[in-house]
Amino acid sequence: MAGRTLGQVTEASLTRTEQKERTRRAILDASLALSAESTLAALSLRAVAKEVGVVPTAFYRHFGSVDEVGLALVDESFASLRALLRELRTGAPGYADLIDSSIQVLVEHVTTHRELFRFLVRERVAGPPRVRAAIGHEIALTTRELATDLARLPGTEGFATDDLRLLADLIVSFVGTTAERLVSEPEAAKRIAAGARVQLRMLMVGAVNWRSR
Amino acid sequence: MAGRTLGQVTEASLTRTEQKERTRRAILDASLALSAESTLAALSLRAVAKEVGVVPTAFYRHFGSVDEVGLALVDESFASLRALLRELRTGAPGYADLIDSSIQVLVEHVTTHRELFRFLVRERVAGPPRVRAAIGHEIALTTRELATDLARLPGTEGFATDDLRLLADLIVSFVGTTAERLVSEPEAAKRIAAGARVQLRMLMVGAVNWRSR
DNA sequence: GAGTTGAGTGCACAGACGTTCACTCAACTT
DNA sequence: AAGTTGAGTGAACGTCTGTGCACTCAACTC
Repeated sequence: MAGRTLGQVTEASLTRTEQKERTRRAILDASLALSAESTLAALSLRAVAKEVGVVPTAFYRHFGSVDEVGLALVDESFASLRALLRELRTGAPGYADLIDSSIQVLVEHVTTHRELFRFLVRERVAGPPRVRAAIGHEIALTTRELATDLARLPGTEGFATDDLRLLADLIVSFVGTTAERLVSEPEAAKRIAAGARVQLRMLMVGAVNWRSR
Repeated sequence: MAGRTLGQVTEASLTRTEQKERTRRAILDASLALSAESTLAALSLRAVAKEVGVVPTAFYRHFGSVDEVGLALVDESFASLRALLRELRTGAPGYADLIDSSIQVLVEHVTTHRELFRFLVRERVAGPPRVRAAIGHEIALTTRELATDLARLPGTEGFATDDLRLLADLIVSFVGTTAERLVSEPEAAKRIAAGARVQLRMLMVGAVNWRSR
């Protein structure tokens, strides 16, 4: 009630933790947006602060360095990615159109979280060591999960566990490449999706004919 | 003959153009080495100059900006890559062990040009726009070349040109992913190569069974 | 041998950078 | 009502950045 002095620029009279969380979010969003101009490594703390509308030193109340912002963004990205996988797993295990629906879900997710995916694709290979490691670790986990999923699918009976891991790895890599493409030319999403459907089919044909040749 | 005063630090009495080329090389090498610490975008002209052992302004005698160094490095990288492809094409077109020899040639090239490949892998997604575009263009060219190569291979008779392009694309992506891995953990080259051989085989099994299903 | 050229120098600049520190003052606790 | 807490402030620091400009002096041309 004593509020309304608009001492803080963002709205009036918020609880302390609400306001803190709001600034934290603003830092994450600003970092995501600004790093798209080049790289997280080339992103300056001061530029983030300016974008957020806060003095540079205020940054330290939320993160110890730009790298830490990167790690937080990785967590957010993979929360979104796990949601994608859950959606795919629970989605009706229809016959062969699992491929089509998988690609469709992928396209949708990349489209709605374009900035996060762009961030992941970029920082996976170009990020600061800790960020790179975090992304690599999450991808490794996802690959393992996919391998156990694949084991439950018909057509993989004759697979040794090693080969199952390699197949999962191949699929994850392919999905990564496709996401990469969707991110870099969003206007071509239709064409990319069409190509990806064919390619994933080629790949799966190889998989089911693998042990049986 | 009037030389030997060692006016320039690097050796004595070189022709003007020799000396210039030598400095240019040093700039390229230093940029490649230093950019590995993070990114080309985060590389400073002054750091390069210091590494080369030259005053910052001397840089401008050779390149207009760090981006231009990047473009020159892209040219060099793809010169090396085309050499790889030529080696593969002329290499005895043995039956199925074309896969094994391809992977072997890939491993060798990535190993001997690790820094260049690391640069390509990184800047392809994280580089300055012009550098990214240059790399993307070269990869597109390579994919087209591979598609025409594939057309000459037995087993691709029933392929529509579209599908041939998609297959080539799939293979190029796979090779890229493999190169990426070789670059990031060189000590695991043996394991990576073994996995890649199996994966490429899976992929090709899918290809030959593609139209015939 | 005299004159031109151009790679590399050295200084100077204005601006951006990360980090420090003592501070304010509104939201909280008691 | 009085006291504590902590997100955000603002000035200051030393260092690094890209770039401009006038320069040297060895390799070149004629």
